[in-house]
Amino acid sequence: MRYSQDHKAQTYQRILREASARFRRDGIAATGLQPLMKALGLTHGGFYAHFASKQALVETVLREATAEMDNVVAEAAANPTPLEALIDRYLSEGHRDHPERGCPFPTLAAELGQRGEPSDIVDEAIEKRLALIAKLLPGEDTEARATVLWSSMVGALVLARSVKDPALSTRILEDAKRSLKASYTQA
Amino acid sequence: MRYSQDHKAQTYQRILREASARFRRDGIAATGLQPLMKALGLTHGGFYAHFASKQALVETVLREATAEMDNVVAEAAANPTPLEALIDRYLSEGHRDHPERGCPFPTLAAELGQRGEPSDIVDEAIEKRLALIAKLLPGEDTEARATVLWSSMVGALVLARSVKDPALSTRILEDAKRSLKASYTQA
DNA sequence: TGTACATCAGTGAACGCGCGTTCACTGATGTAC
DNA sequence: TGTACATCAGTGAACGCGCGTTCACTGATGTAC
Repeated sequence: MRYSQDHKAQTYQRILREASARFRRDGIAATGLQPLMKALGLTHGGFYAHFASKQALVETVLREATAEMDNVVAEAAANPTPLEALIDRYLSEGHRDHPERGCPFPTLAAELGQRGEPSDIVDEAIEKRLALIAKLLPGEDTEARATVLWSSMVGALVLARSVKDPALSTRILEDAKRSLKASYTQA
Repeated sequence: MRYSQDHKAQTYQRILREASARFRRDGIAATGLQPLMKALGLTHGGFYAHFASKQALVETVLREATAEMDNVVAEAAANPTPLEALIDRYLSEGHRDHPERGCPFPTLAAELGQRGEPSDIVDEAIEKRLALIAKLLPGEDTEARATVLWSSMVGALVLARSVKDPALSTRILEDAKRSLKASYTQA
């Protein structure tokens, strides 16, 4: 049946949001289009009225999710102590416990590397992220220091999420927070 | 047909080695038992003479691969400058380009976190690894500093592997190496 | 030492299942007159 | 304003495929006598 005016655009956005959450929570390969559409109250065939393929969805999600996270970094920049704000947020228990709303790299980087993603989205997103963080850093050599700061946060989050014991997990986050703040917030 | 004396033990080891390489290179979900057995010149049905299930294989591989890597850390300890040796090796282009022979965490941690691995293997392996690295560190607070050092290396390797541009990838590794050596090798 | 039999690693067809994708279809809405 | 028709988002069965797992089987080796 035909639907009213902006119905299609709304459905498109709903698919995008749900897929974005599921990819980040469960991984790309583990996210089926059938369960995804069912969760939205739709049937799977209708998916192809919105995206050409699962791969097209992946690329759109990646672009959206990385842009979202760039906004988060930009928000931190508005803070009086931007680096503290960024580190606290990235390594928070909230971020650890809600990958579906968080940075796509700790969850998806390994999988994207393994599939040999054909597009350049990942490179562009990483370069942009590094440039944004570099701007927050005082002193010299900001690009290199941004690289180390961010990869440290990614690694700590990956490990904190892979561990079952909540105490160990929190310890990883707290150690990383303390150390990174000490290294990066004083020029 | 029945095979000679230690034939079964050899086949078991061949399956284990091949699976260990494939899990680390392609991920667990992306590794099929059928192609795995075929690569060894065997048929898939025979798999169950050696392992009760794919999950049992996963757990065995995880235990083996983490033990292997603990040996690598122990080797580094024998070096006159153990921390430099460890950092150089972990963040080498060889390690980046050969995940199948490398540390299982950068490749598998995210996927293991997503599946909610029922066993405690990951926790144990991470705790052991942190303890080994802590021993290499001079000064105080070695456990916390080991945590940050190792998670930084894991994150840098994950990002370096997910990036297509070789120059950017190498830059991530080199920046991390330089910074981590400066922070951790002088007490 | 020679023969009969038991063992069991490995074979390969088959199982049900969920995957991504295709496709003929439906039917409420928007448009044309 | 009322009627006839075109549109097209969404339906749901079907496609081929590879997955993990099962199972009746084969046949060279090891063991018993």
